[in-house]
Amino acid sequence: MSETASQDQIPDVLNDKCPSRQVLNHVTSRWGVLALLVLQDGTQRFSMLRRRIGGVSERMLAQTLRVLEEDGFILRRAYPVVPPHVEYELTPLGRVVAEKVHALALCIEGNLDHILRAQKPRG
Amino acid sequence: MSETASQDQIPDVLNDKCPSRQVLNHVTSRWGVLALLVLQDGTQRFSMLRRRIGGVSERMLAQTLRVLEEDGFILRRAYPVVPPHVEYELTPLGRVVAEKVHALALCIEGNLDHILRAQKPRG
DNA sequence: TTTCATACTTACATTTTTGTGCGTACTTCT
DNA sequence: AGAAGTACGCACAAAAATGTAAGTATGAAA
Repeated sequence: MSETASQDQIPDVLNDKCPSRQVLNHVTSRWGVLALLVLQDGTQRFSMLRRRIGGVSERMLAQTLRVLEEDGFILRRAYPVVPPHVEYELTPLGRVVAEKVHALALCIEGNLDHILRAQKPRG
Repeated sequence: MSETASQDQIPDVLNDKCPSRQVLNHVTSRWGVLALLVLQDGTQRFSMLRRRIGGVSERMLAQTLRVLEEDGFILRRAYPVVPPHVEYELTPLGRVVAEKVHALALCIEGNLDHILRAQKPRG
């Protein structure tokens, strides 16, 4: 039944064949991290997200939100009104990963001066 | 003394001018996350890291380790012996961020089947 | 009436990332 | 003797990420 099998039974991000690797890349992507962070403050519209995430382009934000939605971290609610109205919010699962990401961000922000002080010049 | 100042006093990853943003990108980079994870198991040599991180090229691993070292998360110890011998390990600060990254990875691995099951098809 | 805002998409251009070999200096394994 | 392992740096090329500008349908504000 399962000769030499059991390759992808236990998720392992270190294995580049494991799908968890891609999901990890999605949440740790340049804009993915930030999108999850701002969504912790609750439901928000596209333009609001864009304003709060310094430096994102519309294209990248849209794309990022889409993959995060496909992974089930974000819920997208579109109202069929004439000037578009779309709301984004975290799913329960999205909330737990957002918390982890948040912890990481806080950790870095909190140690920033320590990091900057210890930063080595060039190679 | 400090008229309209106070722009970069409080680290904020949402601000693309804030240096914390770059540091965050370093640790959440494609290979940075994984390097921190495997280094949690203790001091390791370059080739060992390469073997454990599925899919990294020598070039990328070297580059990743360098930036993480510059940020003060990794300590590099090179022995001037004839066949090169270099060891990498986490600094105290590196250990705390590695823990956060680890928590995130575990969270994703643990919910992987839930994620895969809920994944939306195409757009 | 001209402009702005909304939430994107698409085409095109540029930038960044990543990969692929090659070279090194010397030892050990075959 | 020839091959492999070590820890990379370097040059070149291909691939992926990201940015820019323009377009959409319509209501509201100037």
